[in-house]
Amino acid sequence: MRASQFFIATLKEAPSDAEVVSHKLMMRAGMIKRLSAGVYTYMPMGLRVINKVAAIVREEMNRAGAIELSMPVVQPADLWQETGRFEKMGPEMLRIKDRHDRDFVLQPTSEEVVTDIARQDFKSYKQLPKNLYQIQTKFRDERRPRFGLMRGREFVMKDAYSFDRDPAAAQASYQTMAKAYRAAFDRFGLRYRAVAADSGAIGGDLSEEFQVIAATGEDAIIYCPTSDYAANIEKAEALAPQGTRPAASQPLAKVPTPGKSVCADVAQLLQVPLATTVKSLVLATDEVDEHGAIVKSQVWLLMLRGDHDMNEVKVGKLPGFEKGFRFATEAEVVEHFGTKPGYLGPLNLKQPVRIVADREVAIMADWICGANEADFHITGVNWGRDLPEPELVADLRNVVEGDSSPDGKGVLAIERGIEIGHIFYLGTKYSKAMNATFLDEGGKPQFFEMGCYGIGITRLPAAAIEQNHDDKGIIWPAAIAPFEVVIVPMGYAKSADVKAATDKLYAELQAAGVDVILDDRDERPGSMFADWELIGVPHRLVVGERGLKEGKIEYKARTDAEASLLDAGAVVAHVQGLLGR
RNA sequence: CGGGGCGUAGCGCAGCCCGGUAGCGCGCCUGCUUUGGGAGCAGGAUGUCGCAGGUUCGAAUCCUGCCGCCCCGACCA
Repeated sequence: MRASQFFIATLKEAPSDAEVVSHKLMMRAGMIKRLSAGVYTYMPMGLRVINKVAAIVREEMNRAGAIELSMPVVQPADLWQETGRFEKMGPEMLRIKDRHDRDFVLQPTSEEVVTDIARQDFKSYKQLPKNLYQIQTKFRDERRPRFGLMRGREFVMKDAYSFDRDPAAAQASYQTMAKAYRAAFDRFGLRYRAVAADSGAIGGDLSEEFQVIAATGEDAIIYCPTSDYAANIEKAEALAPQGTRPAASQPLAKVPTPGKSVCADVAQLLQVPLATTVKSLVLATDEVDEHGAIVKSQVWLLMLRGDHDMNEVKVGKLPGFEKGFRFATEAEVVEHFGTKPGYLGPLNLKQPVRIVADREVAIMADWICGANEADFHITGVNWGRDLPEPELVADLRNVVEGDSSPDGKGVLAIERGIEIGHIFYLGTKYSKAMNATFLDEGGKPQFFEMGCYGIGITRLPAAAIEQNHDDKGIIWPAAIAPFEVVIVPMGYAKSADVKAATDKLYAELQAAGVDVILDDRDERPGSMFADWELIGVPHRLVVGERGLKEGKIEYKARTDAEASLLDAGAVVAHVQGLLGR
């Protein structure tokens, strides 16, 4: 490719609406162009990257035995009504009507359509297992699209769906995908981690996320440096604390804590460790009738140590919380506690609430909590003596750095990640809803055991940039760079020697199968260098009269501080070596 | 959806309070000079000032409504 015939649209300044580094750099490098909130044109330079990501994913999916197809972006509503998701998906699913006023949706995912295919075409157990995938445009009308390709409304996803005859076979299909994902992610050239994830209603451990490590990631990843344990913070279990509750040693005392409503302030004021305080979170669960109207509400008090945070996923699994929960309203808080939030505690309640204690809190003695009176806390609180034992003791909190690893092989560390892939075992959720069956050996219909597997194709380049950039621009891993090598001639139009050497090198690299771009724009050197560093091409060759006199061509990796000189005749072999060919 | 902010040239911004010829930098075009780290000089092109209505002799500027976009919180590839 010659730069003069390509589309290079770099900017010195990033548009002001770009906030994160990947968004800014993709805009500046001319890789994407915003059309509407969360909707982007993939410009030629950006599309090359996306296509390389897709090609790697496609190869690894094919290698793993998955079969590519392409399902419609516009899908009829009736299929979505079969699974109830036409209602359940809510406003995140974009709905449209055709000229006959019939409902359609823009696919946010494709379980319904693929299950419809399976029930029509996979009639016998002999046809199983099957894994169907597509690399397709998705649309999700996010509440808040942001960060460019990181959270777009329109994006490209590889979505695969496996169909098996029984759970054991489905788990084998899942493991095949787990392996294929590792193979693909290894090829991207990014630092990533496969972490255990919350698997929702299905249960079990068959859900993993593939997280690209980046300080700006939206997810917290828990891992154990001395073992292979890794999990999303939503999922990571806080082990039951060792030891038993010490005996009470302090009397109950009400202490003034004016203006100190958060645990950290109270601990500081009273000169005690934060871990001796207990925070009270007031939640509510609602019983609703068939019209969705609230019939009855239950108020709960969740108690966590002052230095711990509530884990909403764990709380959502508590008995009584499965159907959803919310923070209590201020009116509910006042009704039950007699005061507004800030100084709440389990003592001197106005109305009974149901108390759930975190496992850490349950073994504490002589702790501090709010007095249910503004500007006062109570110290020396003890279970059993001052209040009844909690109704329920459970793991309610996020793990923190230094906690023991659930596998018992060390202590946990935390880093941040960007979720690029997610695989999980679905069971018969969709096959049952859509009555999708095949005939087993006995001629009896059985529901398909399903799994689904996603990779955010257009999110991946953004994650790659978040992880790999410097003050000059993007640093692509070679596998997904828009071009592997750029040739930058000095005075291409002026010097016959430079032009001849450059054209020869360009032809040789092309013949060697290298994805090379020749910058024949004849710009000034500084702006060419700046452009390619911004765009992030991993290898740069500079051809100039200066070097040619010595028979040399200059090489610089994007990550090198200084350029080095190569013998002109050895350049192609050198580049092939760098690219591992 | 709740809270905050912004819409003026392709991009970054000033002008708005206090109404009176629409500006600056980058980019773009032409010419000359330059040519190993975002060149210099000279000349030039580009605007429904987000949209609609109102006030006024006169609106980018004041008023009303609408639209779009971004940021912060609950979700997800």
